[in-house]
Amino acid sequence: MAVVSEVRDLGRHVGESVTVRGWVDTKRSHGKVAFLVVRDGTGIVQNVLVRNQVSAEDWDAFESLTQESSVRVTGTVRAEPRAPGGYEMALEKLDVVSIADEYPIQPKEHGIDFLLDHRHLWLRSSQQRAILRVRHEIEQAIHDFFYARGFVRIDTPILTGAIGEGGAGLFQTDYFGEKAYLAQTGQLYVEAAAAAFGKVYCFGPTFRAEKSKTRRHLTEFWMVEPEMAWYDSEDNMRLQEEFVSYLVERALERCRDELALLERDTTLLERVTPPFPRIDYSEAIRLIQSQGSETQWGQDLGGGDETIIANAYDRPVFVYNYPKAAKAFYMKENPADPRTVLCDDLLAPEGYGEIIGGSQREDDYDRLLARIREEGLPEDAYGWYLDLRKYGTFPHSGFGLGIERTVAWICGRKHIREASPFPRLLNRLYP
RNA sequence: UCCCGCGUAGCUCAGCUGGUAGAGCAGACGGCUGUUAACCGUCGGGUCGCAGGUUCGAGUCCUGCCGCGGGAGCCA
Repeated sequence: MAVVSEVRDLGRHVGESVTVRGWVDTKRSHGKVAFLVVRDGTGIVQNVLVRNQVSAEDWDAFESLTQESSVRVTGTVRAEPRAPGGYEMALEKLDVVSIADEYPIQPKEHGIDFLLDHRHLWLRSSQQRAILRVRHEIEQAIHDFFYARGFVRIDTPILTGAIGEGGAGLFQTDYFGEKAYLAQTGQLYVEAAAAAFGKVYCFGPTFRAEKSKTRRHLTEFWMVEPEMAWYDSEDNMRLQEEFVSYLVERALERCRDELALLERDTTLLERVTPPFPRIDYSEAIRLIQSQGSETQWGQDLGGGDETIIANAYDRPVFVYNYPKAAKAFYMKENPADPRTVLCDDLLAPEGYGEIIGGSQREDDYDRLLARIREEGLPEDAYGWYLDLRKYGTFPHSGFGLGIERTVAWICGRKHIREASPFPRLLNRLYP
């Protein structure tokens, strides 16, 4: 009885007869010799069938195979430089588990609409697998980073009341007759938890009901949001640059093959080391205006503005201390310039835009209440959040990093939809 | 929501100033002993997104609608 092996371990079985289970990637026949390439999720392996060396049943079974049919193949492993991966199997037994219907995705170019309609099958393609493996590695790296620094992970609610970053963009649902909303952020909850544990983070899906149609937006995306007691805005930015550098380093170390398959220029990623350049908002305005931007002091930066700034540097760049009016209500007023708040956006290179938004939080009860009223937010819903400023208020800061934007940047993909296994886009809820 | 572009075979596309539908891939069949998205030959495959209009005649021109893509706004 042949030993069962995964494709990635075949090098340890040279000379042995092994069984691999997987799906038909491609097949090629030459009359008396044929090649069957099987994919098992850990790699692909070429099986060689020579007509007068396999049974008639196995030869017929080979001929019946279609792309993506599921099979068990048994054969002797040998080193073969002509084979993908360096090893191939001399087929001894072909066990067909299921013949696949005509497979819609071919090894050729397809349109994005077609591919997204077939996302459940598109996941099997090599580039899509590479992107999702990078995502997996980055998610693991996030947990490792915070675990090593003593952060406690706090799982924040997805069903919430009328509370979030600000008025618009909430998905509404029914909660036993009461209006409920899908969470836009876990931040307000991790602020509460920071007073319990000091350093905490949440990691999970967030929802924005904005009808955005750009390469940087999804209606459902994942975010990691650390929150640190006693950190000021400076401490916050230092943590962010260490964090992002660590994520990039992990991808470079452990996803070499995936980044190569995606043809990512990794020299651009190797430069991502601390410290990151920092410019304050007013400098940023001067920079973009000198490059022809129409944006005036007081307005938030547009996508084109962000690209101008990012292109001026060879690694991610912080833009800090934006005008109050352009930012969320919970950000702390800058004592040195009350027109602005203590916050930062981290812009990724190569036009990938904002991957982090962070700030020191307003810890003064009266100023926070005034800001909630100015924004016209439902005061009742924020009662518990205001409580945090009544019972031992404390300086604290935090940030949110978008997973899909980060993965798209590290993988060098133009659109973030490929960084999500099943992306939720405007008008696209299936599959 | 606004601006721009696209919609032709299962897929990717071509189709000129309007004249009656094409290719490659995929599929079926046949050939081939080392392929790498193999190759060669044969065959089947169409409500040209939908509705209306102009015209002797519309895939082609016009209007509306639907779908998709790119961008803006908003943000991560």
